[in-house]
Amino acid sequence: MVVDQLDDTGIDRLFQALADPTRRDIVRRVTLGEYSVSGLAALYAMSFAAVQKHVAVLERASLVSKEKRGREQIVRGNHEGLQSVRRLLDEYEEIWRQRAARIADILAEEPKNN
Amino acid sequence: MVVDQLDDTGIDRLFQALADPTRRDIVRRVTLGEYSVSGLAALYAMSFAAVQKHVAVLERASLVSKEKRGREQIVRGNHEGLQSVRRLLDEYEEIWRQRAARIADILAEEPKNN
DNA sequence: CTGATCTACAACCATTTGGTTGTACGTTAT
DNA sequence: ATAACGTACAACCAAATGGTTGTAGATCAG
Repeated sequence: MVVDQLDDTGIDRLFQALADPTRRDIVRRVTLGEYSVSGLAALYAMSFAAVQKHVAVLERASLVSKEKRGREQIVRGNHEGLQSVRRLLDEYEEIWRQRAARIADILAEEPKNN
Repeated sequence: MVVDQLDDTGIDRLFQALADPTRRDIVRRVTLGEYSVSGLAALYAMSFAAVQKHVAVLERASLVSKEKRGREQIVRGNHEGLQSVRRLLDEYEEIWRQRAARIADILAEEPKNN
């Protein structure tokens, strides 16, 4: 997924990926340390396959990346993905800023007919 | 929903709510101007009920609020909700910062036995 | 009063999601 | 070589999601 110039589908995937507590926890973990998929699976009360699916969702969303090492698959955090989400949120904050500015303009407007 | 002190369910709702392009568009619109539910519904190629559901999802996530005015229900953006998401993202960025600091520490560590 | 408008909500449907178990295959260790 | 480990993937299931239509209650306009 291209993380700059995000299309709707990419944005959907990013937010969707973060809308699950297990996946958010995985993101935290793999940001601070290295984990294999089975290393991650050991942390949660669910099957290996379930964790594997969560990692796949995060990977499609560009929030983590996998790298094969021997028979293991090492999962690492992908900072670009997170930055994309952050930039998106910044855009929404910017819209609020515009709104505040617009309201200020209206209040500062020269009263003409009253 | 309490927007400070967010529990997992609240966070889930926030990200889930933002994981749909129609809902993201609604958030933008109602931030800049006032819209009734049917006013919003007129903007999209889907039924009134569908838009009503989208607004309900955003409301549960604390991203918008409704206010009854006559027979209309006015939808407005709720800045607190957005700020919650932003704070969450900031936490993840902070984790990355910690990671970077930790790596820097390791590199700066006094070599003792080589 | 009557009709049009706005909203709410239930019932239904197809698809997606988050989980399971089972099977197969490459890699490591004994 | 064989067993154990790590992964991938298919098939299945229940619940949630995103949409529909239909019905009903308020409110506003003529």
